[in-house]
Amino acid sequence: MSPRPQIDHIRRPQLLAAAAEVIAERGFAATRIADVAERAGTSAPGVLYWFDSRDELLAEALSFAESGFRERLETELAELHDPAAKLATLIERSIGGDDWVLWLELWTRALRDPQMRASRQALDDSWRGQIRSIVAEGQRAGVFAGPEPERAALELGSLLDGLAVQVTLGDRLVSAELMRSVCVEVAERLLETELPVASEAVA
Amino acid sequence: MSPRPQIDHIRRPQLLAAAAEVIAERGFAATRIADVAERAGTSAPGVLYWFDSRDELLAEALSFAESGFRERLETELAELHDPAAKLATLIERSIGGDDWVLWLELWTRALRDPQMRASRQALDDSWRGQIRSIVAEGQRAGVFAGPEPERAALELGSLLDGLAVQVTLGDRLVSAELMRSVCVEVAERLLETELPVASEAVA
Amino acid sequence: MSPRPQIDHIRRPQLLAAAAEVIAERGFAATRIADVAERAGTSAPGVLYWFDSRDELLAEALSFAESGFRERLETELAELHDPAAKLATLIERSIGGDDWVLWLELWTRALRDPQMRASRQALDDSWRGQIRSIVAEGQRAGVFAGPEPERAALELGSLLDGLAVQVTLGDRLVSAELMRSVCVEVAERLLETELPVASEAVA
Amino acid sequence: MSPRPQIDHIRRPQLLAAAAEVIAERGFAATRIADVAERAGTSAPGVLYWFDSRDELLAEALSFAESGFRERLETELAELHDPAAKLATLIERSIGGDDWVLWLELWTRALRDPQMRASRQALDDSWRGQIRSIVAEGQRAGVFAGPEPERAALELGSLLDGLAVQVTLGDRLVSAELMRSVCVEVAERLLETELPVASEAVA
DNA sequence: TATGAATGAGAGTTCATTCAT
DNA sequence: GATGAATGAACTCTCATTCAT
Repeated sequence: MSPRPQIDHIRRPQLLAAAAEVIAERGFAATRIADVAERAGTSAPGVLYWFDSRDELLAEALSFAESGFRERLETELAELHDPAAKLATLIERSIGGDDWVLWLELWTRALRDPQMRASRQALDDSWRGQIRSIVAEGQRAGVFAGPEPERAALELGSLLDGLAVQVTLGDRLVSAELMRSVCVEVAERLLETELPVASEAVA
Repeated sequence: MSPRPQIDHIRRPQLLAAAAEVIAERGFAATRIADVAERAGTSAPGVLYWFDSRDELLAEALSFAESGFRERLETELAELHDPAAKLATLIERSIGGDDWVLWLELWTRALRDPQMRASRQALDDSWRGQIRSIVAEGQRAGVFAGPEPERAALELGSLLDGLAVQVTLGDRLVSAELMRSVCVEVAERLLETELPVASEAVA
Repeated sequence: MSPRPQIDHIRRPQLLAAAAEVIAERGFAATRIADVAERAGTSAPGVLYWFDSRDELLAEALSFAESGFRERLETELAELHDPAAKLATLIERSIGGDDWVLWLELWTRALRDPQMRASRQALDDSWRGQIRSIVAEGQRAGVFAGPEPERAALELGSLLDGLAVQVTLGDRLVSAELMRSVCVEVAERLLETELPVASEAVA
Repeated sequence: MSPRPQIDHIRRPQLLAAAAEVIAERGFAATRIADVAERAGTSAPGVLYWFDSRDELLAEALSFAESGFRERLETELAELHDPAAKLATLIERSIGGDDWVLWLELWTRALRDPQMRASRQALDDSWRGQIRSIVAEGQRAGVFAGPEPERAALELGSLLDGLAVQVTLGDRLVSAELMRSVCVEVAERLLETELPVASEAVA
């Protein structure tokens, strides 16, 4: 399809990053190829040289940005060895940020676009997988109790999603602070543990 | 502003309902005035006679549909007198359906449109308010325990949001069944109570 | 054609006056029936009840307003008995004002609309006729000399037109003062007479 | 502002010329982008690629056409060395033609559009400037007498304007012939000179 | 690889006009 | 006599996409 077989060429990621920025600013629907081109320092046809269509570009940009977020989180968690610290970090990283804006856009697209639906499934699997791994690791280590990891991941992940949406949308009553304290408390209750204050993990 | 001062005229709600249907099907961004007009059996200018612009129409349609959902739920809850039954019904009504599709569209719009942001805040206030009232009523009646109602409403509401999104998006691993059982279990644990099976309340 | 045979009904002149006002403000091309209706305190169909179409309304409005101007000038001149005073007054009344705005609009319409072309011809005939009468009267009375009245009217009328356009358009170098002095001087030279200062004739 | 910085590109003047033609035929208000596009052998978006909006296109077209007229006249006058011949030519060139149609359209636009108002001022300055130069040159050469050049230019220019409007509008009583003879006579009287018959200067 | 130029499809919106009341 | 409602026709403008270079 694409006229460029060298899929790893360095230009595509640059354009995807530019596209993700613009989507975060203007929203998926309002993002024009020309906006992305300008951000990337080229022209609209210069973008379509690398992507067959606007939809392909924007869809890939959303997946690209979210994968990036998941990978950076994975890397950060891999450097920690205490399950409780990992969980606290994961909660911390789930609060606010452009990533949630893109995540909302992706959800809305996934309602009707099968390809985005698949992307979302994969990314959400990885999201719950990260939580599940931490829970399982903590339970194996004996520092966490609670239900089986899969179930705990579903509860915690959904709670994080629900709260993050409200924080991202600037809900008058749901501050980042409040979100953090609710998540920490629910996790502690659910896993019968105590989480460290995540302050040192904050960038 | 709008050339139609008679806000109670019957035509506006009809058009709003038509618009909400089309938005649920095609999505906000892809909904054209002509689609709404066709659905309502009129022409595009026939719609713009009642609304100043596409944006006004669609924004009001989202609020209209969500308000309708909240009101119908309120009515249904008002007919029940057992707090536990009310909570079970509220959970049941939060599972799937077109309303969540519209809710997602509204979130995405609220990211950038201040008017939609205000709508969302109001609707979310009402959403958490409904949960809070039930919790408070149960606690006064001595059938619920747990944290203060505001906090309980935040936890339960956010969990419902997070799970509903996944059900609405057709997540492979989160069925309506699973969502119901998770919510019931979390509510029971949180409020130290037992909820009835809501089967008889299901439409 | 028109459904209203009673052409003298009082409503038509009211609407014509309203239309002339709006045309002077917004210009012919930008004048909508709804504007005229609003100005006249009725609705667009309420206007079309009296006029078959927008074009008929606006065309008649231009003629109506200009005829009114000519008639008021005629009346005012009839009250004077000195040809020199009459000429000074005519010059004074030709400086600036909304009437010239409408006159410009009428010219532009007359370029392509045969009906407006005829209106303009009639109005311009009356315009030159007024000047010609004054000149003839003065020559008969022996206070004016110069060429035959028709020729003098053409020269003076054209000069007035040309200068009035510039005053109406706000030319940086052609003030009302300058226009007056040029016209008075040219008339005096042409008719070998002296004109009174027209200050007492100014409203 | 305009997406086309290369102001010297050949396409803009082509489109402006096409627009001027159409305006002269149909009038400013009735000139649609599609008309101009058709005349220029392209599509409406093909026109809007070079101009940001219909208004920009048409406004520039009017200025463009008038500047062209002024420049061609300037060139023609520069080739003559006798002030009397220059003046006769200027009068001859002021009689009738599409340029006056555009001039009328420009006046009407200038009533409300500040940008057009500025254009008109500049063009009228240049118009009076041309007359003034000729008068001054003739006076320096001792072949013209009369008032100071600025004043003479105002009188002659305004008379030319006023008469040209009537010729352009096809006044029953003001033929091109008559206009020519009146202008020549007034000029001769004003400047105490004799103008050559301009027949050899006519194209 | 990339761009300037161009276009076709389609969107929202305006407005004179009609019609039932 | 007049209006609320509605509509059809038309127009400007946007934008993804194509193509020659």
